Order: sequence, then C-alpha cells, then structure tokens
Amino acid sequence: MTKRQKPPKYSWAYVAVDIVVLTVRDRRLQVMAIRRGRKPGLGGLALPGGFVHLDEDLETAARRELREETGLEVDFLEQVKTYGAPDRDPRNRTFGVLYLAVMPNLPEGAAGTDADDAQWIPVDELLATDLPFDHHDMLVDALERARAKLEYSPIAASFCRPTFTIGQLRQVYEIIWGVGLDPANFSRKTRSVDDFLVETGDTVSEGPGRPARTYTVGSATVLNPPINR
Amino acid sequence: MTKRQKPPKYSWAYVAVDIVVLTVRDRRLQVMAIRRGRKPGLGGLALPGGFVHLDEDLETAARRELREETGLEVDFLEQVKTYGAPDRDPRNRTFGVLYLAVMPNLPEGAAGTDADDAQWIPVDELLATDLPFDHHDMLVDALERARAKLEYSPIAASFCRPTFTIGQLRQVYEIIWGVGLDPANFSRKTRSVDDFLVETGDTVSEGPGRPARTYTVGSATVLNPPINR
DNA sequence: CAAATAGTGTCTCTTAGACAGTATTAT
DNA sequence: ATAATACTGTCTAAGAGACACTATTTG
Repeated sequence: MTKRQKPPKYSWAYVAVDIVVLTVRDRRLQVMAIRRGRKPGLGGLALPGGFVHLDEDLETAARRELREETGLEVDFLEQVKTYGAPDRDPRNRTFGVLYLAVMPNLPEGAAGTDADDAQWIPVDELLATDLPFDHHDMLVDALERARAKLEYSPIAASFCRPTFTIGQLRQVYEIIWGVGLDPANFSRKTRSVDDFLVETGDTVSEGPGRPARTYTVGSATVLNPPINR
Repeated sequence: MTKRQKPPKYSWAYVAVDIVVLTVRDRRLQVMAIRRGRKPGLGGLALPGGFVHLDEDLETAARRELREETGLEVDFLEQVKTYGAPDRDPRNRTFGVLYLAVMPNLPEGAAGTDADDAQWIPVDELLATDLPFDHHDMLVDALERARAKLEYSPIAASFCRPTFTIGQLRQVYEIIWGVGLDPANFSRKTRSVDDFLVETGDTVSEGPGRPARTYTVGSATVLNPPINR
C-alpha cells in the first residue's frame, strides 16, 4: 500500500487527516468519537483520523480512515482547515488536515459503527472532555463551519435521510443553531429557495398533526436567497 | 534553522505554503507572481511559496516565504485550502497549503519588491498563462474566497491604505466583483454597518469633485448587515 | 462656467417576521 | 373532542435599489 520514496532532503513531516462527523440524534447535535488505543490520550476520546498514504488523495484518506475507524460512509465531506503548529503532536512534526462530514441519523446498525471503539456523543459533552492534540480547536472550527454553511448551502439536507419533511429540516436548523424558528415562515422560506427542495408528491404522517409533504434535495449548491439565523 | 528529526517510519511528505497576494493597482485586481528559477516551469511565472521549516508555524512560513521571495509584508493573511493530490508535484509527495494575502496599493518601492523576480500582474493575465503545479486552481480558489469575503468581512479595507475614502472602498468592491455599484447607496450601506468604518474627521480632495471624508477601519470582524453584490 | 465626485432625500418594491387562521392527523 | 403538527393568509416594518437633487471641488 505505502510505496517507497527516496530519503528526504529537506524538512519532512507526517500528514494526517482528522474528521468531525456530525449528525442529529435524539434531538441533539452529536459527533463521532473514537476511544484512543495509544498514547497520547490513551483510553480517552478523540476525533477519528490517521496518516495519509503516499499514493492517496486527502479526501480519499479521510474517507478511508473514517471507514476503518468507525465503519461510516458519508455523503457530505469538506475540507475545513490545516493545523501546523510545530508542537501539536509531541512525537513528530505532523500536519493535520481537518475535514467536516455530515450524516443523516440512520437506524442503529445500518451502515453504523461496526467498530467497537467508535461512538456518537453530544457535541457539548465532547467539548467538555479532555481531547488530545488540537482536537478541541478542530471541533470548534468544524462546528463554526457547519453553522455558517446552514445559511447559504444545502448542507442541512445532509443531516436528513434522502427523503425528508420541512419539519425535519427545520429541526436540523433549530438544533444546530440553538434557536427556535417559526414553522410557517421557515416553510415558505425554504420552498422559495431556487432548486433547494424538490417535492416528491408523497406525504408522511409521524405522530399527531397533519401529514407533511416530503422532499428530496435539489440541485442548488448555494441557497439563494439564504436562510438567515 | 532546520532541525533534525529521526528518520521517518510512515509515509512522509514535504509541506509547502503558497501565497496568493492580491492588490488593486491601476484600477485592476493584480496578483504577485515570481519568475521560477528551477524546474518545473523554469522561467515561467508562479505563485510565491516554499517549504515549511521544521520549527515553524504555517502562517509564519507563509510570511517568511513572502518576505524572502517578494520583499512584501502583508497585514491580511488567511489560510484557504490544502492541496494533496499525489501527483501534484512530480518530484516528491508534497502538500501545498494555500494562503490568501491582501495589500494596499503602496507607492512603488516603499516596502515594495526588492526581489528582482517578483512582479505584480493583473489576475486575468496570470490566469491566462501556463502556471506550474496546481497554481491555477489555487488562484481560482483564492479569488473566490476574496470575492466571497467582501460581502461579510472587512477585507476590502485591507486593499486600502490605513486611511481611505468610501469612494476608494467602493472601487475595491467594483473591481473585484466586476460590477458597478451606486455610489449613494454604497456610501449609506457601508456607513450603516456596525463598527466597520470610523470617521477620522478629515477630508481629502483628489481631482475634481467634492472632497471626501476619510475613514479608518473599525473593530468589526463580520459585516452586519453584509454588503450584497 | 462645465465636469466630476461626495453625499442626502425620497420613492418603490421586496422581504423578514409576527401571528391569526385553516387543514389533517393521533389518541 | 383535544392536542399536535402542517400549511396559508395577511399585516407591518425594515431594507435594497433607482434616481433626483444638493454640495464642493478642479480646470
């Protein structure tokens, strides 16, 4: 897998990818964490991630590490930022490329976590634990990115299953932004965004209340007009 | 300068920084380019940049390379994206961390380009030349970032000298967005943004027309409300 | 004086948000 | 029936953009 190359002439380094995978479960924003099997931070929680192979793209490495460490396959994956403080890894000079991934709340087991050491944990709980390296900063930065992207990108749909209701979409916004949104205005607003939502023609009924129309995400890459906080 | 470390155990790589420095000169958006002294792309233009030292932060490396290769000192510097395609550098596995920098149009010579091989060139001209590595993609990505940030960040002020008029600020927007903006509405709009502009109390007269009030940039990090295109 | 730029006034049209009211379900 | 959710209607206030008009300079 890992090819050889000539010994380094200049300052060399390891390059790793780390991934913040977000989902909404039990009405809370949750993040995928793994239990570390080695020092530093042995036994504690950390973000999934690992070294990039020699013949591998960054995004490919992120997907591979995610699959290996958590068993997850994500549809939304985006580079956030690269961390390069000289002492960020006490062992060797290592650069960390952070990725943000987003998943729907799939039923436990279905493409879920085969890996024993992987678990969903509410974001605020993980933020309160002692994370190794600069994983705390990474989590904060990824969250900020996700919050910002809700406004102008269809990323919220990545938190939903392929077919979803506007109520489900609204909950994503409410939970991630931590605010309450007027259902009536939110419905009008999202439907008015060009190519954001595509009506399926079906409706679903979940619990009491009028059945909701279902939608799939459209071709829009930018929300125009944006959904303001 | 470059410390030693133990020989690599896993896939190692070189890490470089590349910088897109933008300014507005002669009413055009221009970018700093250097003439390459080695292959690949020998004799052609390229973005300034170079390898990160072992004991150096990424941003520090970007500032150092910029100083060494172009003699420039910038105030605005921001990480954009990291490029990691396995074949992006034909010689060795090299990751490239892209930075966006912005400068005012300083009078030629003053903290200008000591370096012979560095030059300002209009962005569209550099885009039309044959750039080495993935510098073309980098330039496109940096431009998109700059255009987007005009809307919601005070980055436009970084294109201006410490004290500037609203007319000068408007020109930055017009040139970078490639659109015409209504001077009256633009003036009202920018002045209404919280903590964006701070009046100096002075006015300056450049050519014909009523003298303009001058401003310095305020404490705002986010423009609220934003300046829409 | 004319031409050019800075800045104010005002009008119109669109949109965001508040909130009342109607539709349709589970229990 | 009651409660809960989905969705429509409507009003109000704020904001964006068009554009006329005033202010102050250079030549």
